[in-house]
Amino acid sequence: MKIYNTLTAQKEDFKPINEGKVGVYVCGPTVYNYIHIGNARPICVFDVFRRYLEFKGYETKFIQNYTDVNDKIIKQAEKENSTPEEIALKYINEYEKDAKGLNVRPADIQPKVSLYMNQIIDMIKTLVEKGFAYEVNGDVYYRTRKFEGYGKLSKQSLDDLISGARVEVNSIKEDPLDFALWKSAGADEQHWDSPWGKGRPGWHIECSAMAKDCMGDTIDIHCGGKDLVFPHHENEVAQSEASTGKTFSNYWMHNGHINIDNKKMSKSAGNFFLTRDVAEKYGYETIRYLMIQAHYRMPMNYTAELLDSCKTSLERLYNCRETLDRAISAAKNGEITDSAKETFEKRKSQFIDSMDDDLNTADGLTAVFELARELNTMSADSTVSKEQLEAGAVLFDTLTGVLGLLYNRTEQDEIPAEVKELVQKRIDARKAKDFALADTIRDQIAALGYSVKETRQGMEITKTN
RNA sequence: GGCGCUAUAGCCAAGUGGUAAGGCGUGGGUCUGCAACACCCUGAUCCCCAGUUCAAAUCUGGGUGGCGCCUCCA
Repeated sequence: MKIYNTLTAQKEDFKPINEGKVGVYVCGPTVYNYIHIGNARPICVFDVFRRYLEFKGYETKFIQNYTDVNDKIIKQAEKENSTPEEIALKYINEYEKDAKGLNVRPADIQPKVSLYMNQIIDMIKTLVEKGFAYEVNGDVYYRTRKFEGYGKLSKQSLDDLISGARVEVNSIKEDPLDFALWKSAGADEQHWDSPWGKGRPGWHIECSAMAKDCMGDTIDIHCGGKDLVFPHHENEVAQSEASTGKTFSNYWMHNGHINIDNKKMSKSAGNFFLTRDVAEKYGYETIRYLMIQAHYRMPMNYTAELLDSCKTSLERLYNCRETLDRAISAAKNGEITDSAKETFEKRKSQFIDSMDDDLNTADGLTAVFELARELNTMSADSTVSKEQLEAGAVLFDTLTGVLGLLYNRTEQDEIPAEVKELVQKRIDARKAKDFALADTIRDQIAALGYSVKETRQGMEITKTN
């Protein structure tokens, strides 16, 4: 599999540290608010990545942290008249609801900054001892000039960074580019004890400390949004590599942004849509589909029209799968034709080729849609055997499963008895050619939140969102 | 100013030098009591200009437009 590595700025063959195993660290949310759909992108995309790695036979270890100690959380606590701890808990909880709605599997380990203070402090101590950090008035700063590779991830030299930097006000730092590892805090604020007095960890050290604790000195792949490349990930590299003397992460994957009116969506800019609000209108799965229909590194402009088309596309896949189920129950036993075997094999390898190419989900979907068309044709052909349809269904489920789609199929036993009765009445009415009554019943069913379609194999009932 | 990304049909979006996948939408048809689903047909001189090549959406150079990072941010 090829992965575009931000560090080398090219696609590279992926080689894990340990044969057959992959460790991935994804920067998780700072929990001070509900997530917006820009936040949802990496969550969905890297979940697909995880599923695909497992499909390829890798044993995966996924780490996604919660940043539950942060100035924004403290601010939000004031706003909600609460405590930072309660705010963090609340939004972790809300995050998990959204993630579940998006069919994102929880990471294997979800470390919280608040529980990693010892490791954070230890790493800062190491950096101070090695001369990569210094203390000033209870703050500790990282000495960027001391770390030779500084800028290697974001491809910027220190001097370039300085020329673009904003003017520093009352700097107590040795260099404008030095960044905080520890910041002193008053006794009345949220704080932890440290060798440098009461305070809180800086913005970047937490990920270095948690990644090391969960994964060891070197991790296979580190993921996150493009905007984290600088300074967050650059600083993580500096901290981790200076303290351990080893490569921090072999591969770096960064997803592109979601724009509104071609401008980056962000909480601070205020031009964002909350995931749950979009989900209420289009369904969570449509959001997941949205993330998959483009390559993860490309920027994406969010529009209502786009969401509409995603929802319709997704329905096409659902229709295919449901038609297939009915065809299977109506089909006779028999052989799988050679041409069908070939078709399935072709679509499978087409899918794999796409996904192997830096997780090209947009191209991977092509294989799924072409398979869908072929399966639709098979479903409509009464000479096609049950075995063949079942083989097609297995493949279809495998591919859509890797993408994490079609997780909301209507189970027949979920359908209320009331609806089932109405459906039977409609069937009777149609038999009696009482179409006016049949249509009335269809409206009644719709009012209950279900839709019925006549098909070759019988009546199909689905839940409307 | 520095670093980087990007430009493909009405919209979304792949594309590894050999004359443009897929989805949505549009229009037409088949099926159907109607509708829906499905199936078939329907659409692109690939931002511009040069160059390399037998051959360029794809490589090179130069433009133009859009975006991001350089400050917390997925």
